[in-house]
Amino acid sequence: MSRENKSSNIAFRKHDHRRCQRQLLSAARQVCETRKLRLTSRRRQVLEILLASHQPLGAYDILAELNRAADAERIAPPIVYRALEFLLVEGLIHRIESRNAFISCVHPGHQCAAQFLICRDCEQVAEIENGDSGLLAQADNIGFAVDHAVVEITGVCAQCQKHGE
Amino acid sequence: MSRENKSSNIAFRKHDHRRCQRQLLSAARQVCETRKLRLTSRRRQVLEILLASHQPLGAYDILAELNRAADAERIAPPIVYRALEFLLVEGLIHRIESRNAFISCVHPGHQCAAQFLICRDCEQVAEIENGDSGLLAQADNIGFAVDHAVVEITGVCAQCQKHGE
DNA sequence: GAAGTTACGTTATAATATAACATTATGTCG
DNA sequence: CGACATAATGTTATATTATAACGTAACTTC
Ligand SMILES: [Zn+2]
Ligand SMILES: [Zn+2]
Ligand SMILES: [Zn+2]
Ligand SMILES: [Zn+2]
Repeated sequence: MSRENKSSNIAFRKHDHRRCQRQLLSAARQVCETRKLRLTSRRRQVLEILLASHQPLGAYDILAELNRAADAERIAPPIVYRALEFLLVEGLIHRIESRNAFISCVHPGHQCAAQFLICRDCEQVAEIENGDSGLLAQADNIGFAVDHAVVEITGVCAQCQKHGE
Repeated sequence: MSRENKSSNIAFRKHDHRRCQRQLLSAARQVCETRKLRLTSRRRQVLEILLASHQPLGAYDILAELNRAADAERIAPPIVYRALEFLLVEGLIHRIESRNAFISCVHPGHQCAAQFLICRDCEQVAEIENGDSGLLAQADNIGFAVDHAVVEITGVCAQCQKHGE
């Protein structure tokens, strides 16, 4: 618990992202197959756009990306929002409430209570595995039945602190 | 820590809200006086609208309330957003990111790392005093300099669980 | 292959938020 | 006081984010 968590800060570490991408997409396929869900080409396309980086993207950024890819067609917002909704529900992506943005999950299928460290300098976002518990315990203590926890911590990552500012 | 916190769930408990309101407004005045800031009538007006309940309100709800109060004038969004900005910066209110809404702080001037329990049934929001620490400790552990923490837990409050559902 | 269901496409519009600039109020200092 | 600087408010227009409503296409099941 006090040791640095491997999966905790992938976005802040160098890694073979090409491989990372492939693995996450593959995991997503797996999840959908297991759950008898359709990872249609639109959904996959949106997921792939998010998988291209570990940074959060706004729905309209994704939309722009889709329209860049599409040749003539003019894709409209609902298409993006519907794909995002699907991916969210299945836990393949997360929504960053404090940014109105979406980011791919780094361990799809875990049904994780995701928590985020958001660097306001480099804009990178690290997804950390449910660390606390004291929090949910406290909710429980007053008889509150937890549904979903939004935990988003903004600040400056180690790297950006080094680079002056 | 395992005992129910008095200030933790004021929104979920019966209390003399008239008095609560007066006290919070008075505390806000105090804070502004101490900091040599102007709690102008617009700012006070917006704060009072939020103090009327312990529920979160959207900026446009507040705007509507202002326009209801105002007789002829047609108040526009920037006025509300500017007052909200002031109140946020001074910690007199909080923003609920997952709702795009604003709520009055129950202990103004504390510079608190507020955390919220949001009932999706009755829509009440309880502000709980910084309980965890494990969370921020974990951030610290990987050299992340925390600025601001958003913690919003959605679920069903004890009362709403009792009332069936 | 007809019927039911799920996903996609399209149009319009709702809801939330800010940019840019004009005006008014407040404070400061000679 | 009166000129200036500053802070707050007011105004107009527009940007950004998100959804409603309805039609079409694709897949599934029998
Ligand atoms: Zn990667
Ligand atoms: Zn950074
Ligand atoms: Zn009260
Ligand atoms: Zn409730």
